[in-house]
Amino acid sequence: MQSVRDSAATTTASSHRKQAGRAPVVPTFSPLYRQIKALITRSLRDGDWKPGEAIPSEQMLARRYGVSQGTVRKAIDELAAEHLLVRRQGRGTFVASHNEARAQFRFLRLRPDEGEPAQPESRILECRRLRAPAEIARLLRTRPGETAVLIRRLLAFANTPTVLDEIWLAGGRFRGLTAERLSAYRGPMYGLFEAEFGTRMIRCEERIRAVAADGSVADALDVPLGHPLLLVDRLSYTYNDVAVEVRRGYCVTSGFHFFNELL
Amino acid sequence: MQSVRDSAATTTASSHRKQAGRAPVVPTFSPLYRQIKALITRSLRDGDWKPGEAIPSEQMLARRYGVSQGTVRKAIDELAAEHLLVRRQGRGTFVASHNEARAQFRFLRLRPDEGEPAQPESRILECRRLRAPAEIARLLRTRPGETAVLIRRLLAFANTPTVLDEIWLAGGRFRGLTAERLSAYRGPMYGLFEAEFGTRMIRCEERIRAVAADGSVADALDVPLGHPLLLVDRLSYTYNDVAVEVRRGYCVTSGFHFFNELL
DNA sequence: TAGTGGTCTAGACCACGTG
DNA sequence: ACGTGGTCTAGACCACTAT
Repeated sequence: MQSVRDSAATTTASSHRKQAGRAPVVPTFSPLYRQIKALITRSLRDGDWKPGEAIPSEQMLARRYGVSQGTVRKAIDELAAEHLLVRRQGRGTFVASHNEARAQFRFLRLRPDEGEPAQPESRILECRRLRAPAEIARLLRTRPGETAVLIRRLLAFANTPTVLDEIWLAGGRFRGLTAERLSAYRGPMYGLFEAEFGTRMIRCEERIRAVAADGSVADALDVPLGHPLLLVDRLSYTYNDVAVEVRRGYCVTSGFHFFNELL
Repeated sequence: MQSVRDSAATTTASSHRKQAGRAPVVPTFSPLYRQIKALITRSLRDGDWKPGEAIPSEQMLARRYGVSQGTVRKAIDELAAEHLLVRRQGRGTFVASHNEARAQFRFLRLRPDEGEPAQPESRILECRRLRAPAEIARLLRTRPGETAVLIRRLLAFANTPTVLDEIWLAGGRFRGLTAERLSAYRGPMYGLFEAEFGTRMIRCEERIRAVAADGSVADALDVPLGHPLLLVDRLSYTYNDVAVEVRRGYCVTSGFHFFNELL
């Protein structure tokens, strides 16, 4: 067992003890608990512990890393705040998963105006591999022409078509993804991605606009030409701020709205 | 000086020590640091410390409340996470304010597609007191017919009219608010509210839809009739989850977008 | 009863900002 | 040099869950 303090890593990601030399322009100081946090994050990214599973207890991690329980605790606190881990008193700390009730609506903000948030039915229209257009490649930070997965799907609430999505995924991470597997999966798409492709969506940026429905979109969503739609452009990231999904959604907001909370 | 532990409040908001009696259906257990948090929140609500000012140091608060510094620290941690307080290492802990660079864009999510987020110019079209319509009264949880303040204003980025807002405020909190004071104020409207009316906006819920511009809106925003607009319905709360503002905004999203981050 | 996370304390020392 | 928040430790005990 090798502690953080004694490890070679201490040289680069220095301990919290006094650091020699002049004050750097950009402070490189990294407290111990953040180094522990980075180690845990790496284990999560590498799949050492799978979504839904418990990670080792705080005491065990403290011994493993050679720090106090309080320090491990602070690292886990931050990871829990970022929804990478979920604490359950008396049971343990678990790797967060999109296949759980609590996570269902974190990335699905469209809700019916009346009644409870509901899970829409998904119909896969298309799923194929092809060369990423320049714009997609730029956002995914891959070389232009790199292969990507394109998914087109329709979401419906109670048989009302509501969202038309066009989704681009980084090709390397999703080999073997097909329309059949997407259609067969019970649960949210991000749940499939994390369970079967080892890629977990951590956070998204969304840019929202209002647009008029053009021919093909109006057709798919069963609204008149020119009908106002919400255009939601999403960029999703996994561990280490790596962009892996570009998504464009057209949403009907008659009877539905996009819910957002500013905290 | 009276400590939390000895105070009468301990009877109701019990300490963390063993609580007698059977396990209640809804656990009423409230840890010490949350009681401290509630005390600090009350001081904030009551204006004991004003926005922008420093609150007493952790050591002083610990002595005042008769607990350890670590417990005060944990209370402040949560308040800082909720943006009620701002910590500044080496200087102290400060009451958050909307009149600060860091807070400028937390409640203003509309951004230019290109370039940095910018502060729009505001033109007040109207500001008057009148009886709240039933729907507004319901949302503000006041009696129907209670007086409210109605503000209508236009936001423009670089002389491009972009947002038309209709804002309803709980009447009792904003006596003496006029179009003149709104126009004269340098800085965001929420900054005026907190500085001159003692009401600080803490969090908002927003419901977003796409709609077609009708006559009057199209006119004010200088867009064609039927132009797609973002309709943003906002409900804002101050301390203790009290709703104090209902706002409806129509946003032009040509050259602009609504930015949202899912964390 | 045992094990986990949750709370609280007391003390030492570090990093940062200001005199 | 001083005061502030920030980090780290060690230990005690509480609340919750499973067995």
